[in-house]
Amino acid sequence: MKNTEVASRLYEIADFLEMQDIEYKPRAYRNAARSIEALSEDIEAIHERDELQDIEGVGESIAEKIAEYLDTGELEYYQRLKDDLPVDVEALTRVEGLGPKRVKQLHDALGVATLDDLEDAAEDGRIASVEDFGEQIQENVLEQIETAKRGEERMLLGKIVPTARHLETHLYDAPAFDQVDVVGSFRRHRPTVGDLDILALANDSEQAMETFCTLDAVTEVIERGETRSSVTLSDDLQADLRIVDEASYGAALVYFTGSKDHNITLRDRAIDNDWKLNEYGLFDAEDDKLAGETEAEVYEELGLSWIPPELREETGEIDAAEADALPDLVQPNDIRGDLHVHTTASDGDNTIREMAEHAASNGLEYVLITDHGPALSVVGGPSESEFMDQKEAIDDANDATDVTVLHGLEANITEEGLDISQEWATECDLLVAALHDTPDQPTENVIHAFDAYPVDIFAHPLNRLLNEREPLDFDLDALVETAAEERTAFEINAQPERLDFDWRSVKQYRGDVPFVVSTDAHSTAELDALDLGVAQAQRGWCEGDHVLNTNPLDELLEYFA
DNA sequence: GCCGTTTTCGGCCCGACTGTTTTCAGTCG
Repeated sequence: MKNTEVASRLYEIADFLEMQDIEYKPRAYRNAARSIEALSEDIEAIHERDELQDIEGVGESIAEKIAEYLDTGELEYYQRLKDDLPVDVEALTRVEGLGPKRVKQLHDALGVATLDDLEDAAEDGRIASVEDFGEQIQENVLEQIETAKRGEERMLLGKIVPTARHLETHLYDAPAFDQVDVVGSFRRHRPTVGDLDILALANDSEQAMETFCTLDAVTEVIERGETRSSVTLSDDLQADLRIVDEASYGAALVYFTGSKDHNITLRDRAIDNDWKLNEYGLFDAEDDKLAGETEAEVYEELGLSWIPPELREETGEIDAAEADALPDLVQPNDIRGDLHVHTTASDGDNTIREMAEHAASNGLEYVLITDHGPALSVVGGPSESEFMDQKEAIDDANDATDVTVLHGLEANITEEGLDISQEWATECDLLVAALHDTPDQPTENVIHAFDAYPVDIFAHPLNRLLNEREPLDFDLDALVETAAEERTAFEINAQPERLDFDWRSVKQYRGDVPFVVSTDAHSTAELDALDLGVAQAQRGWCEGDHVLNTNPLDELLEYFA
């Protein structure tokens, strides 16, 4: 999947063009880059069908360039731009406050081409002497450069939930605030989040900004205005606070929740009526306000039903809202059991009993214990006889808790099938199987495992690790088809670094193969992350019927029987 | 460079904040 790679090339071209003061072209390249990033399909497949120009924002010229890049791995136009102005614009613009224009100025005045050059120039005090620059910008550069050098890693949604909730509560409890909402991609439950966008109603905005900028967690105030401030938090996360009026709160919620593409389509819809939509409200041609206080009223005036944040990715939700055909999304409370749970028998921190008790206290009806199979040597799963010995602990946990404890295994998919015997497989109430490495023939191996063993659940199917490991390059059509025939479900894994099956694939294949949402918990605390997995199912437009573990246990087992 | 129920030319989102400025350009979201 080269979508991200292609998009970054186009972004860089946009920056180079902007450095030359060329108008409008940069926007065109960025629009194209953005739609390519948002594609659920592999751009190479689109290119093979010769349909690049069907991508929003991609016309003849950009399509040719993408084709050249995919076919040859080179892009002459890009290379020429870079040769003319040999500057690492991608890295340099990561410095907050530096855009293409200022990068060009620094290059022309001081020959700055890399982050190291920039750092040297700032330390020598040369930046302050460049026209239009000054002490302040130089100081900012010095402060920002380490962050820029680390690169543009987005935070894992699951890792920042505690920070976000803490901030939200803390501000909400402060006297100056009447209402606080974390918005942006966090509210949409995107698997990764770039920063925290916070929206608030304040009875004293001066005091509210003071409270925000002096929070314990704040290490630096980037900017501070009357309605907007930006800070860096101790875990290197940036948080932005925007204060709006009550009359605009709904419009601001829409605006700052995004996604950008969703907002653009909403705005176009307003423009079609000769109206205007912005963060302050929906206005008619006479500038009279039609809506703004609540989200629902903004959507309603636009002829749409309210759209859950998880769906706001401009993947058809606006048409569906117009037709009153939005999915009735699966909800966290619908989930009756967790079907992927580790214990001290492999790499978990807690015993079967402890995991079961915690699952019960979370209100679950059943839990499937799935330690690793024996082939994952690093992790040290139970041997076949140790697995048999586990049965006693399973029985004890069943006696001691209100939750039904099932005995399963997370077997490892190998070139030969699974890392367990057929006899062992039949001893499992339910059998989970997963890949834990990057095989040469992933599709063949998985299909073989599905054929040869009674696999019930295919766990973290793409075996991706966010920010670390790309998803496997599967023939997903073939896998889904086999899984459906063999009555094998695909897992939506709730671990913060996985959130795999990816929501785009969930949307594409829902209805073709059933899903389960599981935590893959390795400790009692991780059992609480089920909601994150459910949010990914929601992003994939799943209704309750698409998710098997919304069923009572007897119906669940019936499916796999 | 892209796009079109204003379609083959003439538009292209826009408001807040900052810094270095006497009135604005660049950046960001």
